[in-house]
Amino acid sequence: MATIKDVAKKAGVSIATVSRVINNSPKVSEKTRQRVLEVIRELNFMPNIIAQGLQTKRTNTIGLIFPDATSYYFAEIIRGIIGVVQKQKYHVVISSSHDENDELRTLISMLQSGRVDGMVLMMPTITDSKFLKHTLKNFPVVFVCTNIKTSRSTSVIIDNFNGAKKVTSHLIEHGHRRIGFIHGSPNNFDSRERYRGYLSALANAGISKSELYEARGNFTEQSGFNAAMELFSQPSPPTAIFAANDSMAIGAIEAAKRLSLNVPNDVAIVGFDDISTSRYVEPALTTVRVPVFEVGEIVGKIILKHLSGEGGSVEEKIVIPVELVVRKSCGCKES
Amino acid sequence: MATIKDVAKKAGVSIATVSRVINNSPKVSEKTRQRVLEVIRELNFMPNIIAQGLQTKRTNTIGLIFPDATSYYFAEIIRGIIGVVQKQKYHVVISSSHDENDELRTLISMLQSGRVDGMVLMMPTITDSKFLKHTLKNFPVVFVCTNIKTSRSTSVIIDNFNGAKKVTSHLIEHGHRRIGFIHGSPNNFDSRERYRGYLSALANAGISKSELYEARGNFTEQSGFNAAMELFSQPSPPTAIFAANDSMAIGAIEAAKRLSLNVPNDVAIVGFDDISTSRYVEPALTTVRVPVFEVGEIVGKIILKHLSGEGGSVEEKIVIPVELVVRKSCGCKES
DNA sequence: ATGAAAGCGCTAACAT
DNA sequence: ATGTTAGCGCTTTCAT
Repeated sequence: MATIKDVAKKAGVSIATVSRVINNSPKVSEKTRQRVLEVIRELNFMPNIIAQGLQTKRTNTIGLIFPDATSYYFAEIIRGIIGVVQKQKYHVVISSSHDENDELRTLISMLQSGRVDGMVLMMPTITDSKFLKHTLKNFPVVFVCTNIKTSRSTSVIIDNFNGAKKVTSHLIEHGHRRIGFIHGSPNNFDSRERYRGYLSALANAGISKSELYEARGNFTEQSGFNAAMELFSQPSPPTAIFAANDSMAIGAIEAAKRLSLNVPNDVAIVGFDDISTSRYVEPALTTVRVPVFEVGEIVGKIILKHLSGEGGSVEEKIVIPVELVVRKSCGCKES
Repeated sequence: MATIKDVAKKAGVSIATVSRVINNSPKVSEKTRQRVLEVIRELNFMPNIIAQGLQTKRTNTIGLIFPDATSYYFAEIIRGIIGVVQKQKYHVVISSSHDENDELRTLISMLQSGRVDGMVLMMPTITDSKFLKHTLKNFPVVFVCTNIKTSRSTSVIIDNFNGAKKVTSHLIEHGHRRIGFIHGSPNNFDSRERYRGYLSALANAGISKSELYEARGNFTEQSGFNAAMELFSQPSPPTAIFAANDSMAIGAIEAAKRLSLNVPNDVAIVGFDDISTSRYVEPALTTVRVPVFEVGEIVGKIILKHLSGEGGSVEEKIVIPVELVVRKSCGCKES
């Protein structure tokens, strides 16, 4: 690999001059600039980013931490982020984490080791926010699906509350009163907000909540299946179920089929997210669409904004609107 | 951020000693080691990776280039890779690419700028392999779904040929003779191999191929829909279709439904990949299962092997076996 | 066992 | 407009 010295020598100039042309400094005569550029091309030279970073304290890379789980959700968000930051010559280093401790460890190591200029954190179950706030003091961060505020952060969150409220209300409009809810992973921000929305819709309709109609899952299909089985085993089972995400809703549909319950006639089932499978299940799933890819793009734009120095003007919180997608599983005839 | 100097000063030793304890050098007295470690903890010191890298020429990071497309396939592979390399303290920097030029540009910049120690390349449509071979000379690389050989590479590929052969033969066993094929993106390695497998199965059964039964897609559902429509419009349309991936097969099923063709009675349809949606479509899709996550893990292990210096003993090529998954869309009764 | 010092490839004063 | 030089934070001889 050719270094700046090689270029300087071959071009007959000092390394400072070479550095200047690399960085497009105006204080280089057109003539020398051309000579240097030529040599750079000849030698196939590219500045060593590591060395550059050591000096400038900028790495031009953004750290990404996300939960280690097969998930259309996160995959698309990441894709969105990469797409936008890459255009601004930023690189992305990615880490997955199994649990919260893991998350924090990775987080800290990325931070302290000077590897990244900013981070986007998808830690939906984070709880120790005081520690986090302290660690991230003055570091550019965007939180996805977690509502935390640090000195230089913004939170990008889905409008879980209203989405959940809408879809639950839709169930109520179908005449249901005994509406079950399947929770996602414990402490998960999205799940909690969706639960709040569910509760709010019930309250609006004057339906009192019942613990009997709530079951716990962890966002997987299997957990949705189990949770639904539990719900169905009640003496007076719910006539409708709202699962905190589509995967669990699909599991619940399986459970209904297993018990020879017709969906939506015997039991209506709805979900949240609108993953690609949802339109194919039988019956097609009524759900709430989250524009995941767009969320990623927004996140990317925001972190870039933070890094560009205009920190003062960045939003603290962005709520992404969602949309009710009515299909068959709720009892509607036409999709 | 505390630096090695701060630690040295506070511990009353030289920076060399601190460096030694960081790197677990045995030539430090136990006593000093403890003192230094203590100060490190107090100061919350972590070695600056950038500076370390400048000196050692190792970045402990692996570059990943993958096609920018929503894809369960790539998302899972990436997840597999990250999982294994992270355990060995490697970081992953990810780039997506829209087209081949894009790919090569990113590739080169990652390489030359000294940002990564090795790379994994998912470039299924790469064609300019001479250039690639030259650029990657002596650089540790693993190719995924591309059969290229450079001086320090290994190719990890799916057993597309046999998978395609099996699923096509299965169709033949059902009595089909007019079997259509929907190609994936032009120049795509997987698609081409699957086509070869299809051809081989036909040949084995003494069925001559016909251009009339081939249509071109690009791996998307929409393209599968269009391709199938084209196929169905033949005067004597195929009685079975093998699409080069599941998404296109699903699109083909939609097309059949649109024309009121019963699947599998009027036309059998099979795919490749076994994406999660495939078991939910109506009828459930017969396909070939690719153990995507495991592919990722294998890729991770291989690149680590390359980086650990035991380059000589690394396999040049690894073929991942696949498995026929029989469901309903082929005409079988029980799944 | 420990320290001094050179240097990795680059940027950014400062000097000319 | 160009060159000299001092670091950035670390590792690694080479002394001691």
